[in-house]
Amino acid sequence: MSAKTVATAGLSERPAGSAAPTAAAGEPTWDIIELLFFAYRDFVGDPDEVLSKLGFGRAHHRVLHFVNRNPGMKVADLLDILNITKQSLGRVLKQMVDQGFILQKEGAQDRRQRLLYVTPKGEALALKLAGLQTARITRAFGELGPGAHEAARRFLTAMIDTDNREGVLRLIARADRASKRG
Amino acid sequence: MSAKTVATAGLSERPAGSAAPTAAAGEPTWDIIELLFFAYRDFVGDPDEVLSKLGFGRAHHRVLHFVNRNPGMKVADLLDILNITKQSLGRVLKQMVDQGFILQKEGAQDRRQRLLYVTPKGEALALKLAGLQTARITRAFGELGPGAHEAARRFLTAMIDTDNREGVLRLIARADRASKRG
DNA sequence: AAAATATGTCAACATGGCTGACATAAATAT
DNA sequence: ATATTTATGTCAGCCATGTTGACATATTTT
Repeated sequence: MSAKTVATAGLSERPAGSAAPTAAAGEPTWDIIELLFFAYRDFVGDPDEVLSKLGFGRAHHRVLHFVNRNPGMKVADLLDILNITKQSLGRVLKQMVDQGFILQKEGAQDRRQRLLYVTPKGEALALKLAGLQTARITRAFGELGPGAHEAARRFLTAMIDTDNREGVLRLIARADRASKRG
Repeated sequence: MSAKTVATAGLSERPAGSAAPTAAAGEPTWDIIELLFFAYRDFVGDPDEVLSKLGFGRAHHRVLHFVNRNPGMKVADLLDILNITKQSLGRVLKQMVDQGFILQKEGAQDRRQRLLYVTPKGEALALKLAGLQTARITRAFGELGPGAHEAARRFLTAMIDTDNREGVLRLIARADRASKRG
């Protein structure tokens, strides 16, 4: 049995139609709930395979991703984004520093800070992983019509906590500028 | 510091604009990658809070969700959907059976099978959790124009592994019929 | 000089994945 | 009828990654 299949066994099968319209108010939007589950599972599945060969997990991916996107960020910033404890981060971060994927520099103004950067090796891995996910995304956008990117962006943005949305958009916009400069 | 915030500290801030268009071919679609991360984090965050008060985790949620949606499913089906080992499932499942959220019945034709059902208590919890997620989804659809539901469904579907997509759609469609009958 | 801040570390624990080995009952095949 | 396969469960232990609490160190701020 290969991974990432879905049970089709049991219960009589009928031809697959489009999911039900979910009209009635107050009824759960089962289709979106379940599609999000499966879409996200596949979305993170591609990187997971590559990472596991390196002895890394999803936690390493998250660290690498955000450091790559926000070079020079503080440890505290990363903790805030990942929403984990410094002890959890510490373990993972230490491995990536020891293995030469991430590099820490003392802050220029504030020498208590350990600013985080990816090494060339780290950047290569980050781009490889992002490439896998981008391939999936562009394939999806290719299947859908033009405007799919914008529609997806609007949907995903609207799904984020309202009181956090501005911060997320700022983060993305700032990282974009950083990578374009870099 | 509250949970689920995003670092805004450091680096000079500029007013939040829409994310960059990500035009160039071969460049990662950072915006979708990151929005998916944050959207999913918030999406599962609501249920997580409720579950933790019951001593349950995300694993329990997944089990409860799929059993509720597919009453009478076999253990093997659930394993196939969740893509975990029977030992992992066993632990979680046992707790939910012991605490009266899920019920197992011997199969009618094949008496080796332990068909899975939610109890009324289990259904209530499943609906409560789905309600939280639905609230977020309908809020999002409300912010976006009409057609948002359809657009989201198409996007998410296109993000699923092509060789698995049919199976997922069948699963959703079948569960819809089951819940409409039930 | 004292207090607050940024970071790191030690120790212990919980959850939820995993593998491997083995047990049981029931269905199926020979 | 016996043998094999199948569906499920269970024991034991390992690993990754989250948690809390306590404490250490360097540096900045008051």
